[in-house]
Amino acid sequence: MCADRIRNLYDVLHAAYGPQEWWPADSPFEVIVGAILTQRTAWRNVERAISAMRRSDLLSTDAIERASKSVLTEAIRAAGFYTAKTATLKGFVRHLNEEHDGALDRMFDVPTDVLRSELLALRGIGEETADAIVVYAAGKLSFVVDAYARRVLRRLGWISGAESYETLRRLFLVALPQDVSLVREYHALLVCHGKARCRSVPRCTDCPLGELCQLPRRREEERTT
DNA sequence: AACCAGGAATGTA
DNA sequence: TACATTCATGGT
Repeated sequence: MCADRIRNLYDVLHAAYGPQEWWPADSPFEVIVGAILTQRTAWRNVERAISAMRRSDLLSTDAIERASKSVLTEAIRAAGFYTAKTATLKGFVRHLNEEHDGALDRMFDVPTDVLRSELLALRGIGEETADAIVVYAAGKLSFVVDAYARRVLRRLGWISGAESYETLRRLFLVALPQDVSLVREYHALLVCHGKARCRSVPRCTDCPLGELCQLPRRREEERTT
């Protein structure tokens, strides 16, 4: 895997889709809530859950700490896996209060790898969620490797798809300039591309990746010139 | 009406 | 390490 391809792919995606300006949230804490709620869940349903939380005034560390499990569970219901996600949210807030005086700024004020492993130690927060928090909430350098990233690279024929999360994370990190806004955009663009077009394998018409795209194109079917 | 969505934890071999 | 299961709602 050469690094130029990774960099070139960014340029192509950026040219095709433009800036995505992720993460869609009003505050770092809301990024964390969204990152937890979006685990194996369509973003549309996460928006509903966050709206319900906002309506019930549950979008703060204190409110989550105080709220009963059943109240919080009911608010985030639309996001699915609500029992587990309630425990994750409460667990995160408890950790933040006990270890960092309830201040995200203090929690984030450590080297990136320290923050990352601290997050990984929390129940309900795995690698992708930890990296989403590191990159989009803390503003530190890492890379969010999700299903879309793996899928896109596999379809380009650049990886087998069986690589570990860490392998792919390093792949992006070594290839790219150490620029947080770039890794933010890159992840967002991979999601955008995967969502907008190349989702299921045999249908890629007019792919923005152009010659890069290895997917079988559907034949010209009456392209009304 | 099956299938999937911006995963993670646990268990097994 | 690698794979299977479970958690669960809502859109296509």
